[in-house]
Amino acid sequence: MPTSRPTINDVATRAGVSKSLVSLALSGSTRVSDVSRQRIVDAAAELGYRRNAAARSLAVRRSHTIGVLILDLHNPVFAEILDGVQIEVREHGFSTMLISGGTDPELEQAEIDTLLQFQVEGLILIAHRLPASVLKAIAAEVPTVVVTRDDIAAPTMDSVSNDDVAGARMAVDHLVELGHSRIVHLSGGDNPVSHARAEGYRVAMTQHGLTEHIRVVPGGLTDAKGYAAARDALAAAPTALFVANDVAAIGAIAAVENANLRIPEDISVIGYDGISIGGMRRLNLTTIAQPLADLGRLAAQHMLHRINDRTAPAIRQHVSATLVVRGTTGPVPVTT
Amino acid sequence: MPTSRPTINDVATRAGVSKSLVSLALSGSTRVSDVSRQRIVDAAAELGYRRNAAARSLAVRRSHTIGVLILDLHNPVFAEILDGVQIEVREHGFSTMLISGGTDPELEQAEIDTLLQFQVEGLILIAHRLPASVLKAIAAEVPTVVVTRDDIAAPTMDSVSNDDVAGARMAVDHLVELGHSRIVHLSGGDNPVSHARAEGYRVAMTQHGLTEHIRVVPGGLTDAKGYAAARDALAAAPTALFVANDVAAIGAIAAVENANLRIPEDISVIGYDGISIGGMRRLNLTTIAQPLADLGRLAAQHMLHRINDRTAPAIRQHVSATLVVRGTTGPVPVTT
DNA sequence: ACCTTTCGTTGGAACGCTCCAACAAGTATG
DNA sequence: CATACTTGTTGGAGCGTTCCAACGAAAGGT
Repeated sequence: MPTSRPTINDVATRAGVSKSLVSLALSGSTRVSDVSRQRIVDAAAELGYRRNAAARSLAVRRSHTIGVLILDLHNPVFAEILDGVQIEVREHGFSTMLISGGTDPELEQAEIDTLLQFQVEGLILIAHRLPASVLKAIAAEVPTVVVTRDDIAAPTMDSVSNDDVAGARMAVDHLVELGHSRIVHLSGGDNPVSHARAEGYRVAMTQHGLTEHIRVVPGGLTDAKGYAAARDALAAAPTALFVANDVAAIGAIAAVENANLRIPEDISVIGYDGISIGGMRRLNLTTIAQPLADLGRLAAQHMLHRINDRTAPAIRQHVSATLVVRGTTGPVPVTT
Repeated sequence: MPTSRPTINDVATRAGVSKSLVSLALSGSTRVSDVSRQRIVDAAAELGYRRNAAARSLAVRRSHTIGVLILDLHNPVFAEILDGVQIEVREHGFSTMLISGGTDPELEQAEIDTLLQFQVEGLILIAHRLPASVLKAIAAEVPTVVVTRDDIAAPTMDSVSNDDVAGARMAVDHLVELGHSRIVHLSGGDNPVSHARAEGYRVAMTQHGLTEHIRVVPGGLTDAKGYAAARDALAAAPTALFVANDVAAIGAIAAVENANLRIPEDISVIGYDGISIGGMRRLNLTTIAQPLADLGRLAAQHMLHRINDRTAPAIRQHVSATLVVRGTTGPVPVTT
């Protein structure tokens, strides 16, 4: 048994002062004489003393920790958002406790419970699959902010997301500007974000007088789903594909190339999200980029703000995505 | 102020029993009558009671939490390892506290300190940049296991990694089998893992009697570095490129294609790691795949084992990587 | 010279939990 | 019938902190 960790008392006796003074000194109070402070600091260093965060948080009833639930660590989108969260949170002296939901929603709730047992002061949900009722109950207990979704509202819950409808319209606008009209949308399946993007596609197509060309092919948010959906879509001989997200777009590109069509000469492909691998030269994917790290940073800011004022009005912030033109979109082919 | 959380005492009075009995019941002791148990469970549910993990861990002097430091969340390799860690750890009733090191090594140490303040019972380092002395000091304090590196040894520190030398040899063997001899290695820069892979390359080349063809081009572990290194490498007119990791390999492929060379007809490219995006159809990268999730799972297992027996002898486990042949390697071109 | 203020310091209570010793009320053992 | 266990329950101490009220000593004001 490695001699158990030194406590504040050990430091106190070693420095020849009371534990109260040690506590004071270590939390940087000014009302400690320089002599004592020095002796305490020395004693602490010699003993390898380290504050016990559990005891501390019990005493002050604050954990200075915020819990982060991340839907799926594999999807680069979420990792990049998390990055923003961590930077911001750290800057304000908070720590994060991270849990990645994993597969099933049941587990997701259990995970959140664990987080709450640790007395996290707030919860940042980077995407989630919770029923509205559960989410509201959670938000009532602890400051909560949801990233990438804004379909559920609660008085003490903030959200930060991009406007998927507007983003989808930007994608269509870009393609129309390049002369495309036979633009097919590969949807992302049955979730709020994908619905919004499909909706934006429809709106934009209509606005451009392309109602007759509206065509939504059911797909998904993965490479394989994008591949399959693109194969289906090719039957309609489109000149452009607007795919629900970048990962699926990468799959779609493979399908297009397998069909011996060139990108962007024969078919343009545009994705959504702006994940960093899309920028890798091999992929060079044109996309609607969300400011992912910003999303995370803003979420953290709202969180910290709400921690200080739990009755602050709910914020539902939208950040705007930007069109990033790279190599997978180009002018519509001249002949048909 | 939302009425502060109910405590065990609130549950006790509501159920009409003592707090001790509540504690007993909630931790599933058998020495509680069914009547009492039921009343306690009901009372807890009605009050929305949730154990305070800080108080609990203070009392039992165990946190049931293990700290995980992840070097870089953006690199998919690490995310996939983390996945394995989480699954295993969760299965044994532990939670994880995750911190991603970020940019500078100084910060890395501060982060670890935070983790230790939370009384984590162990530390899993998914790659790191700590000096040996610091690492050893940490390992002396708390069970530690390092993943993907095994260059530093300490009595109470385990490591799980793949044998990079052997893996690199597999890569070269594969290329030689396809008839290649002008095989250039794009190195991963100045870190232990990359050194080992370069070493494996040299050994294998020598064994195959290709000493004269040994050629190592300095590169790095990112897309851009891989791109640049490949461009440099092309001057030597190689027929195959063995790149230090998958991400750099993807960059290298772009450089090769930009030079109007076809893959794999003109040049074969093989990476290392086995990140899942390498399997995406568009990339279809041949690689030496590490069993990433296994790496994480094993690390967690060693960790849990060491927590129960802190004097267990240090384990330095090597897992074997496997060759995954996809579309970026092929037979050497017939003419020169 | 006295009273008040400031400064540096201290003991003890509290935070919410677990665990131990102890106990009353039965039940079995000799 | 006394003794010994068993079962279900309880109060209290203790985990390592912080924070508050209080204190002696030194300094300042009149």
